[in-house]
Amino acid sequence: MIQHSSPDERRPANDGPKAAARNRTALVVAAREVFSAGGLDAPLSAIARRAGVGQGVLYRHFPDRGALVTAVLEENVRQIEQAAAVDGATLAGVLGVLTWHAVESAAFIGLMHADEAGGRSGIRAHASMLSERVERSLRGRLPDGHRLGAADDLMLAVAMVTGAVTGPTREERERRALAAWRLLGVEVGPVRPYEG
Amino acid sequence: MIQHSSPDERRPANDGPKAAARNRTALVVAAREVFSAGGLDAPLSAIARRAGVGQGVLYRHFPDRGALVTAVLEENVRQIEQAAAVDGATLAGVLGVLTWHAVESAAFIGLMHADEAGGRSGIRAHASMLSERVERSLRGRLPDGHRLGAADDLMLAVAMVTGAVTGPTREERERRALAAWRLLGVEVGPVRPYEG
Amino acid sequence: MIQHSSPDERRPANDGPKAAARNRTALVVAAREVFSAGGLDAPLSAIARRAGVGQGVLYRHFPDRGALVTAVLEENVRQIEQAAAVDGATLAGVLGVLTWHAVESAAFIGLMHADEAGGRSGIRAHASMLSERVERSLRGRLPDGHRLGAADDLMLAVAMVTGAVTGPTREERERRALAAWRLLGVEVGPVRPYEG
Amino acid sequence: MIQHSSPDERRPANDGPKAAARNRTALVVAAREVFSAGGLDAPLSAIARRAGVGQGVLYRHFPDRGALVTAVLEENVRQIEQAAAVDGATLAGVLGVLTWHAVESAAFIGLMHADEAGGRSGIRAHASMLSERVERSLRGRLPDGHRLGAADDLMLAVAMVTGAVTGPTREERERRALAAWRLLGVEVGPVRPYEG
DNA sequence: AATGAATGAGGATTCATTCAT
DNA sequence: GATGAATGAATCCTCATTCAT
Repeated sequence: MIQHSSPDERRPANDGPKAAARNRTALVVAAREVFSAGGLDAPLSAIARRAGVGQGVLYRHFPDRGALVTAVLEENVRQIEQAAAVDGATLAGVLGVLTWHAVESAAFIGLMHADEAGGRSGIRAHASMLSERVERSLRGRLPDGHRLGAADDLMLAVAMVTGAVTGPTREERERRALAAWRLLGVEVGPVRPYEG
Repeated sequence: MIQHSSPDERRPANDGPKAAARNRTALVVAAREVFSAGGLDAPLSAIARRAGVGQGVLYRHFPDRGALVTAVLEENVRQIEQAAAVDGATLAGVLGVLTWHAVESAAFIGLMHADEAGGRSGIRAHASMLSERVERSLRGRLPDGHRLGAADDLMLAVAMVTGAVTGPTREERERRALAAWRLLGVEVGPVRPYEG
Repeated sequence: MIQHSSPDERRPANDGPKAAARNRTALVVAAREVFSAGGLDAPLSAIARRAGVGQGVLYRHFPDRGALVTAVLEENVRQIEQAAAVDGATLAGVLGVLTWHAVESAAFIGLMHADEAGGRSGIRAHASMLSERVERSLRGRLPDGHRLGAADDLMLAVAMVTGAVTGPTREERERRALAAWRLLGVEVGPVRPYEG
Repeated sequence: MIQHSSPDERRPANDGPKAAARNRTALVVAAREVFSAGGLDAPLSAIARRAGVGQGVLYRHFPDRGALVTAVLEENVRQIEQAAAVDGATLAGVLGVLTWHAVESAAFIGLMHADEAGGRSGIRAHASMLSERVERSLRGRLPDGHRLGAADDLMLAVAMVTGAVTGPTREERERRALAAWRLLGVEVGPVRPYEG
């Protein structure tokens, strides 16, 4: 199972700086998968292993768990921002994208509930910023007189829906998310990622 | 081979069997507080310490984490059942009690989301039963034609509200819970424990 | 699973001194079974439980594990002594009884190997005495010129045979024991307990 | 929630990967000694301490107790195989090497009795394979008509001899082993390790 | 810049032993 | 004289984090 290096064993190629970016990406991808499967408390070593890099590399790129979580979420949040930036984007459309991420990513759901008890403080700080970016994106598409127009209702609704997104399969989670929006009387566009 | 403390070593008071019930209660109280502060994954040793008992006592009373969580929740669920059993109880009234527990107890919120990723399976099993008891209590007071009358809407709404109950202080959490029910257009009675 | 006494719960009858002897016997019986199933390192609590007595009773009767092991062996050794004491007893006959105990009782085998590494010192001391009693019984029936007549050969042969008695079923163990005696060229009588 | 040592705390030297092979060897050596002194149930932490490494290193190299036991025995078994592979090797010669290992190593004796009650199943599985390797080595040198020629007699004899190898000092153990072989009427070569 | 081994603290769990009742 | 709860030390095992190479 474990192989022990004889002293003369060659070490893996050092691909130089080019590898850095590649590794970073691999780590984020791996982290997304591992967080999804094992929750935000999954061992960091599992992420490094799945990314095919050493533990040191993980620490080089992400000094703590929070930084890694943030990086995973960055992509989610960016897609929401981009969906909101499109000409003629509607709240429903943006919520559809948001819902897609909620359904896909345990980490994203955690993001929407980062102030809850037990949250790691390192994560909380990062999460606040990301959460505000989501809020700005949504609010920019909020029509006058929308039922979520009042001060905090918008993000409260998001928290409610993401809070209800539980279930072992993505189908079940999507079903629950849509039912939740329906209960709130809020229209949601197609549940899909934003892809250009 | 295994030798424990030499017999003449000072050992703390042993209050005898009389302490059993007291200890059990202390453990549940401590667990409620610790789970609230640290989440359902908090170290069991912290609970034993806070209860002022040895680790062994905790294991004697609760063979695993799930049993302890269950015990903590049992009281919450029982109050909801009792509130629902009162003559003339209304859904709003029962929801008020439920909301009180959600606001007070991180564990209770966890209960409503026990199927989420990362949940320990031991807990999940217990949680399901408790969750069904809550559902039965609520459904028994659901008037015909209520907007949560459809099959899964009732517990979905509960999940949404409890999912939205975050925040560092109980005031903030209560504020959010009430706002969430309002968003759902569901009337809630006074947020209070059920006390006879 | 665990029942916690309310203060007014009645406690089990105290049968007075008569119970003492009964408890002692129950403990020895339980210990024999537990040691057989789980080895000489089995938890003492398991023995008390199986005997249907509290842990304290176990400690009252047997201050340490060694005392309990000794008590279990006492019966084995006594039977061997009695078998040897019978008029006209032969070495083969006594060895048959000894072999029966080896086949039945893990503890008895341990007895014959009590000086091995890892042995609990408390047990070792008691075991030596018992082991000598076995030796005396056998030697008393050793015919002149027997092939085990030399100083230490007798108990060495016993150690060899009992050392070879392994296997999950008593049939397998008996088979091996007899094969071992055969290899040693020593005649053995019927493998059976001594019962008066 | 889980926070380990603060970063500025002094930590012992980390000799880097170079130490891996050295550590593994040190662990096996330590395990041999500790198992010899304390039996196969000795605490793993004692082994790590004696090897001068952290507990984690032990687990990295050997995921469970069985793996460590196997590693310890591997060397013993290999020597026996090599002794048997030498041109012109005799059964007596190979038995001499086997006897040496029995005298030296409590673990090796355990190997020959791995099916006894209380054996950890993880160990049993490994032990079976190793035991078969020993049998093959011996059987390959078994002359026609040897008194241990019958099906199971060979390993039974080995079990008998190793079962008889008890005693606090290596001299005493060697004395008993030789006496046991003599009782069986089996010739044994010099009791020594196989060293090339 | 990457590797992955090492450290060791932390948390879970089990039992031997004591002792109030 | 019995009960069985309590204690807490010891062991197992896991990971976050550092660091030699």
